[in-house]
Amino acid sequence: MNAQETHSQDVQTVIGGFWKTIPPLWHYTRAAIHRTVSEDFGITATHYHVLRRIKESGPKTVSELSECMFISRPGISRAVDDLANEGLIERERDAKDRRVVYLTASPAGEALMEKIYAKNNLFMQNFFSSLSETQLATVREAFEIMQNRLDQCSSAGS
Amino acid sequence: MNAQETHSQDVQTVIGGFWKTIPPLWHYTRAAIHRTVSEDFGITATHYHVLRRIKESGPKTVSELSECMFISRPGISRAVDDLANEGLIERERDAKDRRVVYLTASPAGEALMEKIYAKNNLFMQNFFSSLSETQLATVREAFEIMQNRLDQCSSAGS
DNA sequence: ATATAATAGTTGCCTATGTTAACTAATCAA
DNA sequence: TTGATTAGTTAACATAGGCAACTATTATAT
Repeated sequence: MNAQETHSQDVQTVIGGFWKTIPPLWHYTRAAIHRTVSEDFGITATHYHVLRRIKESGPKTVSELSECMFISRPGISRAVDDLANEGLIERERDAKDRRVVYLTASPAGEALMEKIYAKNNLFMQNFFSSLSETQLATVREAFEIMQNRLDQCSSAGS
Repeated sequence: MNAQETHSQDVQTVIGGFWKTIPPLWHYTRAAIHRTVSEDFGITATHYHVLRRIKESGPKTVSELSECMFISRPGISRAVDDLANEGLIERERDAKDRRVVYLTASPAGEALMEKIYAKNNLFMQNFFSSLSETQLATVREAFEIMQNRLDQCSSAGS
């Protein structure tokens, strides 16, 4: 088997692993967030994601969020609207390009995130903390690799 | 910093990576399946997942699927019912425990999966094939680690 | 300069997806 | 035999998220 065949073989293996891992992992964690976040804080999992993004990477627009989260603009727009109505984020129009609206977490939003962190991290910690140092390193690297690949996809629009 | 602190630090890093990677990755790939599968083959992404599981790991029950996919039994039950109505899977009652129903892919289901593979793999290949051998190995290992962790979760019922 | 196209965001409408609670049927345990 | 469990289904409901169509603003082309 030459190098190219090996590579293509490995790609197939990874794809198989993807299907067995990612969807269940997603459903598993999503259900957990839903319980934690929805019951105790009255916002949905999507709201949580959006708020998290905004809090972590500073002022964002609906379009930017849509791109990096791979959720349609209307989907983000709605979530953002709800969050703004709850007073968890603030909107501010760009002075130069008045189509653009920048989103930042309000003090209330920041505070809420802290509280959710505290609760939700327990669950995530429970999942990851049984892994060894080596395993954690592998997982962390894999996340970085896939993140970079995703960034390419969103910037390429494909 | 002692070993325990390091470990707990690394867990936090991985959790951060998780949020930045998994939800977008999920939405990205899910949208792609949805386009591919729904448009051309008339089944939904959930149907595809269920059918895929059944085809890959042999006869399954609704409960088993529910456990390993982390989707509620009613959710699976519906998808299974649709697939059976489409003639894509076959149901067979256990002779000894007549509550249990085993699910297998029908010839039509197998054939459909082959077709979907061919189309959908193009998309997944496009995503993963730009990675180097080393990166693929890392991702594959990470998938295995998380899969094992998930298996513990489903068997523990937590 | 003005008509046309593109972009940011929003809204209406629709389907997919999944959840909990309540139910049937079969089996197990006391 | 009676009560508790388990497999699967059904019903009712929530909501997430997509596409298409709209407004407002900016960019481009003629």
